[in-house]
Amino acid sequence: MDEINEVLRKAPLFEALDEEDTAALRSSVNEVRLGRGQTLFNEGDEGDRLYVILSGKVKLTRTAVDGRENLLGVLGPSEMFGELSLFDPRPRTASAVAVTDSVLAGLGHDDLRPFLSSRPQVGLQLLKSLAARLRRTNDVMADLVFTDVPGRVAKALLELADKFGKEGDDGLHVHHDLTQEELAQLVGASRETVNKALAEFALRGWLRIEAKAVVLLDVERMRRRAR
Amino acid sequence: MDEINEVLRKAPLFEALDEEDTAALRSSVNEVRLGRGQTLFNEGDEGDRLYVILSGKVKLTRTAVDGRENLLGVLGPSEMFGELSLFDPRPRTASAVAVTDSVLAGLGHDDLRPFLSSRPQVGLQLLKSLAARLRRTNDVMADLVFTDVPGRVAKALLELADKFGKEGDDGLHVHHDLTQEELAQLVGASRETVNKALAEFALRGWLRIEAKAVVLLDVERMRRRAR
DNA sequence: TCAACAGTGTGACGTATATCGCAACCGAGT
DNA sequence: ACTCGGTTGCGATATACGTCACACTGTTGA
Repeated sequence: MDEINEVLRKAPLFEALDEEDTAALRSSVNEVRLGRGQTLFNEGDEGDRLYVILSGKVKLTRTAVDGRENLLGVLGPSEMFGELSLFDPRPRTASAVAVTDSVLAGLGHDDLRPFLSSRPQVGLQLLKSLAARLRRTNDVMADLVFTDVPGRVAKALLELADKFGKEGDDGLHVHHDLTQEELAQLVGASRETVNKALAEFALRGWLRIEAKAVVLLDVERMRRRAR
Repeated sequence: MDEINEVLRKAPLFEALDEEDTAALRSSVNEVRLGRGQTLFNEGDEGDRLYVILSGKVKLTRTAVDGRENLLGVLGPSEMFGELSLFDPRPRTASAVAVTDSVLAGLGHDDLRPFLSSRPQVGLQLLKSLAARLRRTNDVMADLVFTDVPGRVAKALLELADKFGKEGDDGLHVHHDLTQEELAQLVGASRETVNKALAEFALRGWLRIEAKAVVLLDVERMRRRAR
């Protein structure tokens, strides 16, 4: 239980809250458990709940009319998603699917309202996080236009490393839990080209490929390749 | 003067304000006049001011290391920009350049703070508008991955039509004031391909090309081509 | 133990689009 | 009236990447 408080407090959204507030929040939160591959909500669903990841990983995906998919991102513990429907009440524009077994805290507009009025920091924090997200999304967009697929793959891996990387004595282990297909959807390319890019990196000794993970061996060169 | 109040009040950000508030706002606002091609701020500049366009058009651009550019968007009267630095105090991540002679209202964090605390609606409106922007940006990103250049051009024209279009008896006049080069940067393609796409549309009789404008003759077909 | 299947690795081929090159046009000065 | 920089139009060529095809591996589970 305490760990849940811990993770919740680490979430940027709630870092302004004190002990007492967090306790109040806990009571209005509902916990959701998802198994790997299970979907929390689908594009087009109604829903105004915001979720904070307590443990596990969740991917946000969009599906084109012809069925092709596109990953908006992969989120880990203490990250949140679903806020958009909270302030702009429309159907969800992305689906949320667990990439690993996950536990989430969900809370609705009504649960959040008291905090928004009594703790202005919460609102500001929300604005700040949306602003940061918007910046990041604009970056990714620029990459789609200017950077080739290997470059985007490198960038994506480095970002995943920031989030999920664990330093080991043989390199930086990034257990992203994504298939190459998903990785491809994340960078907006075909599975095959991503595979070839990875193979090329491995050949050069910049990384080692493992099942749903990579070990970065030469972060510096990856970084240079990325831009 | 009254028209300025008018435009300000039309801005989503301030639509919750009454007569009195708007007057108060007016006093803390500073007016900026820009000539065509003049830049308001550059990527990397410090600055925490938000701008509302009173008249004219402004483009937001990003420049890659090699000098290539990318338009994030073109904004018209009553639209705002620059809010990101307001809540996430970092250097600007885009440059703002006037596409036509323009008049802007600028206000800083300090000018806005009183409204944020006394009128919770303003904060919510801001959240809502950021949420909407984020959605839109995600849409554009998906298009970059899934839609070919002619499709993206069609989409961009339809969007510009929504913003700047004027119904005439010979079609829907969209005076976007962009060169084909800028249009290309907006859709993330080369000037030449955009030119060819436009020529193709014109050949089919879907539109007529004019100087820094197009006249949409068959919106329905354009819409179909866009998706 | 084997079948079935999801995921991975890699080559051959086609194509959309960038890049290059140049000609025509147009509006704004001088 | 005439240049001249900024546009536009459009063909020729190069290439990165998607698509297709198939073989290989590992894992699950009957």
